[in-house]
Amino acid sequence: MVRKPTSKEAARKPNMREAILAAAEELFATNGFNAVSVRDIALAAGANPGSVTYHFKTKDGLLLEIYRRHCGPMNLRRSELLAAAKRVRDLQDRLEAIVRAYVVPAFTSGSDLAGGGARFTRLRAVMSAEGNEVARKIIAQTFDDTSHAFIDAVHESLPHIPRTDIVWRSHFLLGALYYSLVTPERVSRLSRGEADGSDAASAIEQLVQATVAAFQAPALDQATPARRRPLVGSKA
Amino acid sequence: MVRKPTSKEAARKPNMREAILAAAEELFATNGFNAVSVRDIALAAGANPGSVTYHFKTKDGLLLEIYRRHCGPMNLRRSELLAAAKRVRDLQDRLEAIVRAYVVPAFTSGSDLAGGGARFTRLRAVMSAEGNEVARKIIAQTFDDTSHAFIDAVHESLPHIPRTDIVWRSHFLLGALYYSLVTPERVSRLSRGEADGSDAASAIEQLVQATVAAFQAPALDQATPARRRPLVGSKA
DNA sequence: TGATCTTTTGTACGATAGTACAAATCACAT
DNA sequence: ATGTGATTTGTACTATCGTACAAAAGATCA
Repeated sequence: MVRKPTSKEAARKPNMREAILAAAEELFATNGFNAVSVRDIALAAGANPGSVTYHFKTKDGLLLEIYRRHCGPMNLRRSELLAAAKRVRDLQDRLEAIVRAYVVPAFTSGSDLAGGGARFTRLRAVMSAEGNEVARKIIAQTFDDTSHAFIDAVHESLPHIPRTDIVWRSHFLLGALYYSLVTPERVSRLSRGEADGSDAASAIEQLVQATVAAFQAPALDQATPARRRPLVGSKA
Repeated sequence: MVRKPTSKEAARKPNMREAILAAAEELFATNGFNAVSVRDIALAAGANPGSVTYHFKTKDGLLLEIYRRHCGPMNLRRSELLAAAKRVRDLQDRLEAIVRAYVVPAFTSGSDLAGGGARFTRLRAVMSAEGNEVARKIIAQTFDDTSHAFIDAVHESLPHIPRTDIVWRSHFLLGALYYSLVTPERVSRLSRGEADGSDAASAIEQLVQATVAAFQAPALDQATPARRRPLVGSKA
């Protein structure tokens, strides 16, 4: 006989709890929090609605557990990659490695399942757009450390750029990242089939390339003030 | 007595219909479509729930009317600005003007109300994240023309960059734009108060500057292949 | 003023939401 | 085999959802 964990901890069956988590993750990430009912989740997981209440108490509790599940591994991965990136000698290479350390885990890592990282990141994007309260709290207290570490690392690679500009550009990076996961089909459509928006490898390469260039742009304050133009320019 | 428009066309009272539209726009843009009830909207507009049904028939109809109201003016504005931008001689200036023609109307224009453009753009961001069906249809058939015109204009300014790359980078631009409107407070927080994420002028300047640089990045195919590294790089 | 059309109000209905809880079922140690 | 605790099921409760509709109120013009 094999020893199982104490008895609590994890179920012995095809793991209903995990199935519910996976179904909820998928549905929330695709349709948003409020559009998905507990019954929808139970149906998709092959479970009974009451089972969701049993394992997670409330719908918010279910969302909370999804975050708990993913945040740790993803931030750990980012820390490792960031530490490795900081050791890169060449400055241009280092900046690229830093950006990659931020982007790659969002697309690939997570926990175990294939595409788990991308799915969770998409979930975060949707929750952020919906202004979900539960998500907002966790994100601010879980991801801000990572974001600051990332911003600091970029700033060290580009000391002549004001921190403010780097914050803005990091923000743009996250927005672009989110949007790529939320509407990949738009890329396919606009490129008339020449690009596949849901191909993670392409998205990563394109995003890294574009972001490195954006970071390297001249600082705003000193940006060729002779070139400055009025907000609109036409008419009047 | 004053002559009023024929009798149909517009109401004579403090305009309940407009109040409902404005309230719905605000609430949808902040909380998402499904989180907001018709009763919430009516309450915020100082109207009766039945009045919403009377003017817009259904909740979807209300959303549809919000889009109808804004799409025309915003795309018209973009066309005007884009046409003006294409006439700019200097190549660097032209690219910047093109990007500005895309960004500025999203932040400022719209119809009449102050912040109307930003609010509507935020609404689009949230609807896109929620995968809203009504919104998806309208967006694809209303904004794709504008997007193609924009992509073509950028491509003309940067003929050596493959169209695919430009599509990706335009996509990143829209994502960054959306995210800046959805979570402006994150910029303030991460910059420790040094920047104001909800200041439209700053957001525009930062976004234009970063995006122009991203567009000008070397094409992906020919991007210093000696530099290419494995997806992850550390460990192993 | 009274007739007619538009708009607003009040209320109600069926559907579905989240959650609670008792009963049934299951897995395992003894 | 049986008892025990963990899980699953089935069902029910209340709240709120979107929408419909009749009645009231307001406006317009003969």
